Amino acid sequence: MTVRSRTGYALDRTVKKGIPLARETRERVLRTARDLVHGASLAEVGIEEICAEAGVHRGSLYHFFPSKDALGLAVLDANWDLMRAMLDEAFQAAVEPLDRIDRFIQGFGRMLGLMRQKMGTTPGCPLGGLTAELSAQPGPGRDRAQAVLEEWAGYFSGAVHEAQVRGQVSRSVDPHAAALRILAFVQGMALLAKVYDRPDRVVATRETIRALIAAD
Amino acid sequence: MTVRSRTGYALDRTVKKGIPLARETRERVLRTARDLVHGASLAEVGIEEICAEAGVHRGSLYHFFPSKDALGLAVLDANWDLMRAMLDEAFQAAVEPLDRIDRFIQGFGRMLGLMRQKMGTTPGCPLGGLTAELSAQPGPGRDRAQAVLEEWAGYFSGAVHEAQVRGQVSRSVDPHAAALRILAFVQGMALLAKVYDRPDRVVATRETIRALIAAD
DNA sequence: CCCTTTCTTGACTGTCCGGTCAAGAACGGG
DNA sequence: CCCGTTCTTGACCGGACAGTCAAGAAAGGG
Repeated sequence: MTVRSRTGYALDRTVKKGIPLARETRERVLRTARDLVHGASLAEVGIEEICAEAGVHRGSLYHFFPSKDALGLAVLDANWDLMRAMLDEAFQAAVEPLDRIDRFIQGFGRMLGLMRQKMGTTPGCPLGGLTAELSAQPGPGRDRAQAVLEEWAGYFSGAVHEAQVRGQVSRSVDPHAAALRILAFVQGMALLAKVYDRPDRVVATRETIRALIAAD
Repeated sequence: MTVRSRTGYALDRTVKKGIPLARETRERVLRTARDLVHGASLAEVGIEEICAEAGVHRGSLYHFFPSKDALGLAVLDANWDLMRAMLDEAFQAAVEPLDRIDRFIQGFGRMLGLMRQKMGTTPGCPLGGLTAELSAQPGPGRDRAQAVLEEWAGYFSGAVHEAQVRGQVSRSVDPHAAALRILAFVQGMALLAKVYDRPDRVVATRETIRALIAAD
């Protein structure tokens, strides 16, 4: 893969570290930060560490992100983009509503397995750990964390509601409450997967999800 | 409450901060560290902060704990002691097996509510966050975290098994698997409670727990 | 009362942290 | 080709960090 640039020093860096073309710096920083934070936590990852790994100078990072907190929020959003992509792939209209949830959970488990191979250890949920960290005090971090979880739950509650319309789930079930049960279960399973270093622990069976929906 | 000591300087401290009697220092440090870590994370809490809050000097802390990592392990054990006390209170032989689980979850939710009052914000599960943090890499931290979760799950699986003996739960259910489902669900609910700052979110209904057990 | 063990004190080290800045290079519209 | 904007560079700051240490005080057994 060849990279073009008229920037002398940029080209030099390119040869050594790869692709710090002007407008890509922000994305490089964000992606690097996302990966490092996923493997540890925001508090454990230093600005300098991110810069070194991304092949970028401190000043450049602070040109795009006013503070570490702001970077943390951006990482949360980036992780949510990732998760939403997985959700969109699983939640296709052609698939039966409840099967969409199963498909997502399968995909989520596969992702953790891949991360384990890549990083040598099983990370937790990219959103779970970060939302917890950002929610330690009230403020924009917690607000954003709530919004993200709410959006995530929306995927589940939508599927449950659609299943009700199709007569596959009792009308007495509150779709949003059911969605929160599923979300909680997925988060908890991700935690166990991390602690036990066994990604297959995440893969909840169809039966468990069905039971969780019906349990009102 | 009066404190006695022949130590001049210790008495002075006592007046200002309370009770640094010789043999109690270790416990004071541990309790303070536990509280601070529960409100944030191990990485976010500094040694100096712990010392200041506990009214103890750095050297004293390092006399009892060889490193911050060792202190982290001690905090995990202290938190497990706390959780075990709650479990023991709920899991009394006189109570129906499945009701023990409900009792524990009620108690757990009450505790989060109290912590919210005390700290101004809802903390996560004292064990969940710490086990996740200590499990980021293989090593003694993760080993201990696994052992703790396994012991915790043992309470649940024991109750499920006893319920099977009494004919209240199908024999086809694997008690240990059911226990892990409950544990995951509790952890996930604690996470949601923290992010939403709503401790009542933890209180899973009897129905949910029953469904989780049967979902095999 | 003495003497060994246990604990406390407070100053110290070197490192790494998040964040700043001024100067200059690259970029891109006109 | 010029010029204002955008981005990069690398040195710099004050403070906080984990961890160390020697000297001395308290504790406790004999």
